[in-house]
Amino acid sequence: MSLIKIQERLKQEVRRTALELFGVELEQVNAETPPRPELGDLAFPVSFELAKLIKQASGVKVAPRSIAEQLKTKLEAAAEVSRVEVAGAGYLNVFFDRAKLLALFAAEKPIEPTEVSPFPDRPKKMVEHTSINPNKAAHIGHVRNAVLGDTFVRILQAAAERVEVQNYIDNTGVQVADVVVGFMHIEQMDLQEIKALDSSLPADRPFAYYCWDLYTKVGHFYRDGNPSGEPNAERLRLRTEVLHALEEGNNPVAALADYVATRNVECILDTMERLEIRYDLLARESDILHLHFWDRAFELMKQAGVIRLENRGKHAGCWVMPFESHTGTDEHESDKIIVRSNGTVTYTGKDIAYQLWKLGQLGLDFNYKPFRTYPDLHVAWVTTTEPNAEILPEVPRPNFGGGVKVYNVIDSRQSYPQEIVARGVAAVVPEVGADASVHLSYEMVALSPAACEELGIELSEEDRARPYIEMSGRKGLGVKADDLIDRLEADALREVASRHAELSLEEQSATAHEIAVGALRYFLLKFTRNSVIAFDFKEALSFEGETGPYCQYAAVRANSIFRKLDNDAVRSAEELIRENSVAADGAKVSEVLAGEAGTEVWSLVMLAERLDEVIAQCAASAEPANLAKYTFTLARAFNLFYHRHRIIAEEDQIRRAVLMAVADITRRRLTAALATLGIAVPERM
RNA sequence: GCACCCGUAGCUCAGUUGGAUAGAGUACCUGACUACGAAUCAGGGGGUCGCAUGUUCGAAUCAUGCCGGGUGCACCA
Repeated sequence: MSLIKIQERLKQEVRRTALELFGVELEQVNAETPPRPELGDLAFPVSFELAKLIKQASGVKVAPRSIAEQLKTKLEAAAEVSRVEVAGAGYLNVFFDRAKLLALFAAEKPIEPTEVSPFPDRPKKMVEHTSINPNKAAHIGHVRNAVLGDTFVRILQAAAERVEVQNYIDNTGVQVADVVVGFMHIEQMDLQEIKALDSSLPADRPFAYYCWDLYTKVGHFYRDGNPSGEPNAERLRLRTEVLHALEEGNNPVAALADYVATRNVECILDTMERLEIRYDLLARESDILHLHFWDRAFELMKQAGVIRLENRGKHAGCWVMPFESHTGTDEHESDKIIVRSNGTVTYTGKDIAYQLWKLGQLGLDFNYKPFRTYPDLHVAWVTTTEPNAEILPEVPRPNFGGGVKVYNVIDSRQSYPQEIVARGVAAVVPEVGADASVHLSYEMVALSPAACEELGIELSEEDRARPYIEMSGRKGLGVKADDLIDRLEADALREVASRHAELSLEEQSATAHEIAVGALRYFLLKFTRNSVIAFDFKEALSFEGETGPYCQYAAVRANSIFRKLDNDAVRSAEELIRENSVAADGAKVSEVLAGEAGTEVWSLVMLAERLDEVIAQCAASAEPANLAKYTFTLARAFNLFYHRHRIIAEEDQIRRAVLMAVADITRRRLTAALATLGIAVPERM
């Protein structure tokens, strides 16, 4: 029996009683945690609402307090409740039977996560994240996207949902084309030479780093070396030529681009693997193109009357999607162009086709082949045009696509095109609707002026006065993910080495890695999605205060208590708690948990047991920051508990057993919360 | 011009969807290690929740209007 179930039962009891005593049907009953633990374990502010509803129904004015008094006796009858108090203007404060619940919670063992499709019968939710243009290394802004997406996936899984993780690979777009222009026309390299260069690069300066620098050179190349100058039309035409070659496929330029894009994808996946971020499917834009997904979507949209061909005005010859809610002005049209007058499709059009496929509404499918096998044998697949590719490997292939709900992790600047995609899909298949497409939007990661200075970037007077400076892949302005992880690992290693000289370098490095991941993931998750992160090295590299390592440290401390206790002591303490909950002398446990000191201990149990509720809320609101904040609060509460109570040295057997049960419940919940954030608990730190 | 987001302690941010005395981290000051590991803990100062009006038992939270900042509104992706 979990806390969430007990709450649910009490809510039902309140509803039933309200109907029985006052003839009022409550739609939902809110339960909240009282501001201070002395006020109880659970509070219902329901009497205020009832007073209002009774007055509306019968015209009779009833004081909230008297309503609360009547509900009180009913709630007190519940087995888990020891007493109920009416407080303030009419709050119902519930106090649980602590000894009974402690035994209940202590007996709950964590569910082992299963690797293969944990919930095969559930409708599938799709999460697309990362989706970095495969023309350069990942920077910290890309990592925010990936960490948010990955953590949301973990939250859905923790909430017993079935999830498919996709990473969209835009291998035929402008950004890839630009790097191809760089290789062909600046470096004057052919495919063989690029391959030779690639294999000659050192591990700490991989191919994606080379492309990062080359990409910025291309920007200068287009403007003849003058960043503020006019673009050179002739050189821009090189980009257009490459783009056309990519769209057609089956030519040397496309082969070169495919190599460049694929190698960048590999580098990006290597980076993400460092942060425990993995994928089920890499969906490539070239395959959407060559398997004619768009042609089918175009037909569907025409049939549904979603788009129309303009024959006059400045959009003559274009297929557009009307957008009534936006009124047009001279500069800004109200209609969104889906097919250009030259017959090519815009990004939004392609995205609608892809979205329809994700929801199983396109009637076409990709072909697939394995791309990468992770150490745990999980396989990331990639789409392909080759029809027989999927029968080649012996690995059983999952069925991709066909989700009931699609979450797209994309930054907030794209909320307008995302809205169009959702509406387009809803117009083609009204029974699916716009609610099936969720734009999981988040604000960008920018650089603090101090961070720019540290990177050696010159700032204008104007920029220096701004709170933050936007990163730009085009200008090469940003913090590369691998560089930051390297620094975090180096810092952590120094600390670990000074604390645990007895460990081998291998063990020290492994621990430092887990700490680095904890620091970075927590740093990116502690901000809510719609808050801009002004990246600051000092903050990001900190291991103290509200950080991942702080949370990890609390769990490590908890584990170290149990490492020092022998198994028999643990087992007999568990026995003691269990027996006390049923035997008449359960009073002893209650005694330990009573009074001011007992309430302080008990409040930690209540906080730990709220994890399920927090996970459910995060899944519903798609806001991982809530879980991060909760995890920190739990770690902080445990550190306080740890400081105040000496468990091993405790001489009173009952008291010791209670403290052990509380510590055990907390460490299990804390470990589970951290795992859901993608943060491991090191052996020592 | 239109749409969306933001404004809370010196700084960086939370605030359980309208609930009880608005909270953390950081910075600053002071104290606690012969240790279940101090990457920790305790105490202190620090607030007109941008401004105004309204809605009601009750507003940082909802509505309207201002002020200030950001983003988007391409035959780019």
